[in-house]
Amino acid sequence: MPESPVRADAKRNRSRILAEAAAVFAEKGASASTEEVAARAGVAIGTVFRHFPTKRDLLQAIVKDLLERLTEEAATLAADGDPATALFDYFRHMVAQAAAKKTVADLLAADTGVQLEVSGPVLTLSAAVQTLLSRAQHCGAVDPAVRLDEVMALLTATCQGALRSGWSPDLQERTLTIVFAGLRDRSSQAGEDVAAVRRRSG
Amino acid sequence: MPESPVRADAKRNRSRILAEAAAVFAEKGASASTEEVAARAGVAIGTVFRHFPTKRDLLQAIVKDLLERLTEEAATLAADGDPATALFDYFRHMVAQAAAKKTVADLLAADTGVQLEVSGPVLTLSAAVQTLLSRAQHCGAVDPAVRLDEVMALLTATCQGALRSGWSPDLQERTLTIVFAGLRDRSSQAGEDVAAVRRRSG
Amino acid sequence: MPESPVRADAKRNRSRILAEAAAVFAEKGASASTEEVAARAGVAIGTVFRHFPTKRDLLQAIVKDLLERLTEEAATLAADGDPATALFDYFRHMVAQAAAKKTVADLLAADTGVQLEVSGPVLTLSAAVQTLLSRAQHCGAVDPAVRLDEVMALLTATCQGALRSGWSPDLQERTLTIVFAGLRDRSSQAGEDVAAVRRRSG
Amino acid sequence: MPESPVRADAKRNRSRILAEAAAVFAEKGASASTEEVAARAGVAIGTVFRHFPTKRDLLQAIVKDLLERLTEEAATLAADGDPATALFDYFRHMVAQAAAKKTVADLLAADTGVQLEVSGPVLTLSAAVQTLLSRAQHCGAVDPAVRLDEVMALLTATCQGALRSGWSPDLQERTLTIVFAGLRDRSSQAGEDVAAVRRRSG
DNA sequence: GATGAATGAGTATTCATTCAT
DNA sequence: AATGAATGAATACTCATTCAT
Repeated sequence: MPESPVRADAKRNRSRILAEAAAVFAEKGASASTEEVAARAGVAIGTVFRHFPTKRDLLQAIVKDLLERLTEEAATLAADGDPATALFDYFRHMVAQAAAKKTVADLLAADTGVQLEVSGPVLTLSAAVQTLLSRAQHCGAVDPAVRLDEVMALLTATCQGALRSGWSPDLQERTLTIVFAGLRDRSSQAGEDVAAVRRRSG
Repeated sequence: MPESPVRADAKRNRSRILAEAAAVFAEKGASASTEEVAARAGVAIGTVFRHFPTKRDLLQAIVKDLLERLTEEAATLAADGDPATALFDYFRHMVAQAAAKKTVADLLAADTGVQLEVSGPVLTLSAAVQTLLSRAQHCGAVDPAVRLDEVMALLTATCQGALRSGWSPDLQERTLTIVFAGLRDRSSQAGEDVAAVRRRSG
Repeated sequence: MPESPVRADAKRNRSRILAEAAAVFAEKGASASTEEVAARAGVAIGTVFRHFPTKRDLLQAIVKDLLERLTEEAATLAADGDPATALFDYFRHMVAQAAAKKTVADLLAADTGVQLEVSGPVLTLSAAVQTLLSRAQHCGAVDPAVRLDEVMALLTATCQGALRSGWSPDLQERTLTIVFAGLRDRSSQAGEDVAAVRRRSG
Repeated sequence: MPESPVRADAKRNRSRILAEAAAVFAEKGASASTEEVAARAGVAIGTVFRHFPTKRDLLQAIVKDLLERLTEEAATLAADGDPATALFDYFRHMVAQAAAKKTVADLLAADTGVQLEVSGPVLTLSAAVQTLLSRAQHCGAVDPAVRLDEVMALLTATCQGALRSGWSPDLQERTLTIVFAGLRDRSSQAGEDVAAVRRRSG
């Protein structure tokens, strides 16, 4: 006897629920009802709660999923892409995705009302971005003084901005162009500024 | 005939409610209960609804208030500040404020679930920022190709980022430094990039 | 000094409130809000409650007023009208009025949710109708066996029917024609029926 | 496969709720609270709303139920009864029922404040009464000029009168006797009156 | 494991009534 | 006497969660 056949069903249900939940919460925000998720996944409400004992668990699973996907994309770019542009491509790609799909990128910043525990997956994502950053700096495409947390901060801020305020593709590009310019030449004109900052923030 | 004394009481209540509501919604999100607002303002629930017949009205009033305050600050800086740094100061000030007070800056991007009507106040704010921008460009402190909507986009994105992800003062500064650099010298090193953008977005 | 001038104001307010209340309750039913009555009467809510300490009091006053008016109309008809038709005219008039004005005739049957005390005025009205009835019976226009309570029952039932179901003028007439025929010749064809009734209801 | 057993439970609850709701609304009017219905049906408030998502739905279901029962009774009489008296029996039966049970006959005239959609069931009831009427006219027990809408008008008016004003059995009979006489001999003594009516209402 | 009915605390909103001005 | 702001109980409806089938 192979693995119990029931389990196959359950697994299918689980991912169906996850997928529909992502869609529902993306459309209506985290306050959408679990009942609607169940309906759209074609299962009864009890089934949702069997798989995710709490709404919080469901949200957390979605976010974890999303982060994993984003991490994979970063890894792929790190493997195949031109080091000089991969970081910028990644930025652009994510922002476009956020704006277009109104995905759960939302949840990344956890204004859920619920506190989600996703530090693990976030760390992995950061590591992937770190790779992109380092290589870009090696090429001279990004100022060597730039640190990972600034990049992550700008990344999430622009994604959310694009998502929430519905930036047009044109606006996305113009905004990112400014950010990219900043990442490149922080050292030159912005030099004295950096010095000032160091003094202030000790 | 002076204004009716009854109104004095009512006015005091109204602002008390507004203030506490801003605090409550900032802490717990827009889905916090109106009852809690009432409790914290020390009035009965009916009083809240007498002043703001709908929760939506309350949220809208808060946002309108906030935007007005922000607009005033921009105007003040435009009047008194050094044109070369006023825009940057404003940015820095707002981001710091958002991060510190965890205010309702949140609501600016309206992930309220409710649709708020605030186009008027938003326009006024934009106008105020436009002034700061133009003057900075006259001084050569900001690239003349930069447009208002990019600035507003970066402003809200960084405010929200700071708010939601709780950027430390240090991180705030480092992130803004990148943005400021981008605003300044988009034309120089970033030259070819800009050209590319123009091609893409027509 | 004549009567205090304040009192004149108060009296005017009282009748204004009474009139608007009748209109409001007629339109929206007895569950309309007292606040609306106040607004339409152009006074503050407190003033309404000063004159009628309870909503029930207000409703009661309206009904009393209405009954008095109806009584007057009956009395007038008794004085001026043709005894043979006055009762029928009264019926017709009241039904038409109820259907047209969607007045507070409603309240006559007290489905107010509140219990109104109006036995006094109702007795007076009954006395007035009794006069019409007796005279019609003297003329031979109404069967002598008909009693007052049957007439009142039919009167209120038809008024309410017309009011609630919105009888057209045509339907009003056809329905009343049947009732009038019944009032006239209960004795003839309906004879054996009456006998049966007497046996049953002892 | 028999029907799911879960459904049995649910069905029992549904009718329990319906029955208690009818009782509650009959006693206290349509503005009685849904909570009380739930309490009296021995279920939690959520259960009531699961079965009837809106108070309006609940009221509508009650009325539909009632109309169906009334229609059945008319059909039974049409099948078994003496054509000459069946219509009168039906009248008498309904009025007695309304007065005794203080049922929701009330709702028939929809002074609910809410607008109920019951045109379907009402049409079916009318059809059933039409049968009784036609047969009575064939027998000569009812004047051939009488139309269905007059009969329905008198039927509902008397039911409501009996219900609201609490007619005693004796008063019910005496009132109905008048109505029945009117239905029978509109043509004879009432002749000139009918002519007048025809002239007026075209 | 899946189903979906039941639960009941929670939420926005209304309205008669009171009371400070 | 009038005003209108404040009160707070009441009400329809929602939704996460439990549990019998």
